[in-house]
Amino acid sequence: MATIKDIAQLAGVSLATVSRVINQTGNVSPALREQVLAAMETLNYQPNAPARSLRRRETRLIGLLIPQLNHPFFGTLAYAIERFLFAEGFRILVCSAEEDADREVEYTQLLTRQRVDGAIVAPTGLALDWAKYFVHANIPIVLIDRNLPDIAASRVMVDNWQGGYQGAMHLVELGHRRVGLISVSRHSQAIRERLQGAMQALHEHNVAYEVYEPSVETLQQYDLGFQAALKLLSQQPRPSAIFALTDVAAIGVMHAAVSQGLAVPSQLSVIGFDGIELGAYLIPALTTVAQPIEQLGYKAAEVLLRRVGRVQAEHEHIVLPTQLIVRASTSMPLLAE
Amino acid sequence: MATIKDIAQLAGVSLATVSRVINQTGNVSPALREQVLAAMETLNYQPNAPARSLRRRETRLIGLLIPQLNHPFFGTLAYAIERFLFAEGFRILVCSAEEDADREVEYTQLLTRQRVDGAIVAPTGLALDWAKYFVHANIPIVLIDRNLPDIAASRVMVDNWQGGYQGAMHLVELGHRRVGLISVSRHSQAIRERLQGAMQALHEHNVAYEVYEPSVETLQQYDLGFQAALKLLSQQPRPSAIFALTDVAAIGVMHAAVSQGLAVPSQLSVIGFDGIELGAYLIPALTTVAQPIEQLGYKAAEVLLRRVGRVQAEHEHIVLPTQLIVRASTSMPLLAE
DNA sequence: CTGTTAGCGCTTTCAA
DNA sequence: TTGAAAGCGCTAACAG
Repeated sequence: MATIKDIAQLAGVSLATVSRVINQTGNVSPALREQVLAAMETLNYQPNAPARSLRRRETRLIGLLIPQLNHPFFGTLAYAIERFLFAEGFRILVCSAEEDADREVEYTQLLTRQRVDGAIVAPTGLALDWAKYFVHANIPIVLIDRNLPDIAASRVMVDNWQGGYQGAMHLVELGHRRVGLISVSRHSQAIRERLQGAMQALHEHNVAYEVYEPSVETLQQYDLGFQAALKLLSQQPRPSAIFALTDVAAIGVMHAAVSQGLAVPSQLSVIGFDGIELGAYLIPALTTVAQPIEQLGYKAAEVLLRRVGRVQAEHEHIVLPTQLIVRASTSMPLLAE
Repeated sequence: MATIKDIAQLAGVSLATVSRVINQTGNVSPALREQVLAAMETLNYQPNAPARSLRRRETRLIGLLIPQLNHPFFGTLAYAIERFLFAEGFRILVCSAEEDADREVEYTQLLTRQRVDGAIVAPTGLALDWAKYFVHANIPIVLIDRNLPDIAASRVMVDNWQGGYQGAMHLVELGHRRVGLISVSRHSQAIRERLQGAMQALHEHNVAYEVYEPSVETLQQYDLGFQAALKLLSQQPRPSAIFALTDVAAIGVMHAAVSQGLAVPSQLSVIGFDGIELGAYLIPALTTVAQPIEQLGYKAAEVLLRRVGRVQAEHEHIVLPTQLIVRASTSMPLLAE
């Protein structure tokens, strides 16, 4: 591939001049500029990014560390972040850590070696080993969807407690008196807050509830929702509504209901959390407490860029509201007690 | 951040020696090796990837150019590719070109500037402008899910014609005599082949069919499926089954059926194509012609790596079979004609 | 306005 | 087995 040197030779100018026209820095006479541009054209020149990064001490690369690219929530998030950053001239390096602490560390090292200008991270929340690498490399990070108080970083998240409260209140207002709650993780701070909010709402209105919590952590939220629902529905009397703390788990619940011959929503109301696109596609469409996923992504990217290159900007802590989206999977309970 | 020079100083050796222990190349006496390792430890050393790339003329970065990260098919594909390449010591740079030819070109330039060692590309199929950048930069590419005969590259794809045939045969065997076919693109080679295969099967068995093709290209396959189904269902006599050439479009069809008061599958059978995870989550679960998405990803990554670094290896052309997955959305037609 | 030059951090001959 | 030194492609002083 052609280098700046080839261009200089062909255009009959110095390296510096070529560099100036490429970067539009300094003044170059129109005549020389034209020559250089022409040379670049004929040689099909593309600047060498690694060389530039080495010299400028910036890569215009941003790391994105998430559990899985595959997941509807994180996929949408990644897409939003990528679009925003691309427009700003940054590229993203995607890392799916699969909630595995070892992979998190490996990926973090990778990103620091790559000298990314910043990183957006949605970590497991368990081990915090990875964080020190970023700190040591002085790479700014923003945490998304996770609140880890021990880490000095900007944060962008949703008001999970409020969302939990909101979702539960929807069921209360519909008249449900017996509700099942499905947590998907004991470790996730976000999930715990949702659960707290939901329990608070139910408690305030004297609604009976049962909580299902997984004994081991898993990425298989669908299966988890399915199993949890089976368990909750075997109780006597059985709940007339189930609030699953992620949409994917809620979908598992709906299938469990079908497998038990229960119609949704007439015999069992189901509500989820996240607002993934897929929820709207279900039949019946899923009622959910929606996170503004794209906005989370944009905000995170925006907040991060504000810190990139700055010596020591303030950490920002942004909390976005959730929104209750009532669709077809919830209704009044069949029988009033 | 610490550099190799700092390590050398602290360990009291030369730069070359440090480099040798980092890369495990050449022989270093155990004593010195220990000193170096210790120095690296205390300084928290992480090699500078851009510098290394500059020198070695390889980046261990692979570009992935897809329509959208968000889409269930491409998200799963990207995830599979990322996992495979990570294990092989490569990182991926994700680019969602949104089926926009200009963005494809922009992203391609970006990837060549980044000096990626290779790229996996699922292009729109319309404009081929982007390809020349890779060619000129001598960057090996593998085309996934698209067969562009004009481009010299390896290819990994599914037998789309066969898949179309297979899906249509399923409907034929169930006894349907009047079928709607929904294409989602006039330009995509893959979609056209599916359509041909399906038409062939129906033709061979004297089944009447009507084809819906979009007048303009769109990414909104759900909406497209919905509208197309409305159109097809307004015919007299109406089809007893609809074969949508992507799963997302098929989901739109199911919703259209519901909106018309038609039960799936008793009054309308619906079959899709792709085998996205979400199809299994629907109620009723979607019958589909599944692509082995993860395998496509692994194969593509594998084929690409086989070409990375090689001067002029053969282009490979891999075709994987589709698999009919019969679920709940198809059944025999209600009334025999 | 233009050119010369010194590195950025690393790998890799080539000598010792 | 070890070290000195050149150079990957580019940018940014510094001179002129």
